[in-house]
Amino acid sequence: MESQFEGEVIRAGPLEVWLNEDLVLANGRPLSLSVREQGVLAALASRTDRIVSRDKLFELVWNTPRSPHNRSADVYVHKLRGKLETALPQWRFIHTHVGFGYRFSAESESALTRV
Amino acid sequence: MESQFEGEVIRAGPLEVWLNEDLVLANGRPLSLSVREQGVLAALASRTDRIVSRDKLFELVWNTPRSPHNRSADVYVHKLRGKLETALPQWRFIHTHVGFGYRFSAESESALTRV
DNA sequence: GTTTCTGTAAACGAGCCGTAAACACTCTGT
DNA sequence: ACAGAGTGTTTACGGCTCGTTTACAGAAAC
Repeated sequence: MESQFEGEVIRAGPLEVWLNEDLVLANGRPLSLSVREQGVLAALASRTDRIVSRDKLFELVWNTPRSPHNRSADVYVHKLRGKLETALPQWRFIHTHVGFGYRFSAESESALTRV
Repeated sequence: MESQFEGEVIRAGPLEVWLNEDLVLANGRPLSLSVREQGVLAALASRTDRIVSRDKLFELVWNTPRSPHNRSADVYVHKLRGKLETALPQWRFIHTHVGFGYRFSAESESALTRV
């Protein structure tokens, strides 16, 4: 099953998410993501700057309602953060909104923007 | 201006894949590939930097749908890797994306480009 | 403080993938 | 025809990755 949006690419700083190629590039280099990692990243990135609840995120990736105490999405957010941190140490992409969910936004952490 | 089909040559590092000549050159020297090996390499190389699923790869080379547990494409990827490794030890061309398929990209393995 | 939420690590199966090997088939040369 | 080499295909085994669940500690909310 293919996306209806052929060739759609989400660019966020040095990150490119190719939605229908199952490919993610960091500074032009492909990231090695698993199926689930790719799914979670695509779900969040395709809703850039919006808060996605756990329930919504789970439905988008697993295509089934999230059961009450399922933490799988959190686990994959954690795995993704690790790989993105390794590839792009000066950037943060997945932000937590306590009580609400996660938000995808590319934010750099250069010394110039530090307090 | 290059045609998309006739006489197309794909260059990837020190490798040249002549799509309609059934010829592959490594540092200018011809590689000795079988018909199937050539087919798999051409299918992957003509989609450089994109992930090709097993199903798609099989259809491109065998011109018939892949049956559920057919691993032939994997076997030829393995054979190709062997010959490419012998000819160009410092390069990697065929990359595995677990759960997705294979991707053709020339990547050198010098100490300077280590991840 | 207490309670709820989130980060993180670990463990367990299940399934994927690399690899070798066996087998049949087609050539080629003798 | 025969033997041998090269090729295409299938299959099996084992290692390793991945998906999922669970537990616990730390952080945040109240």
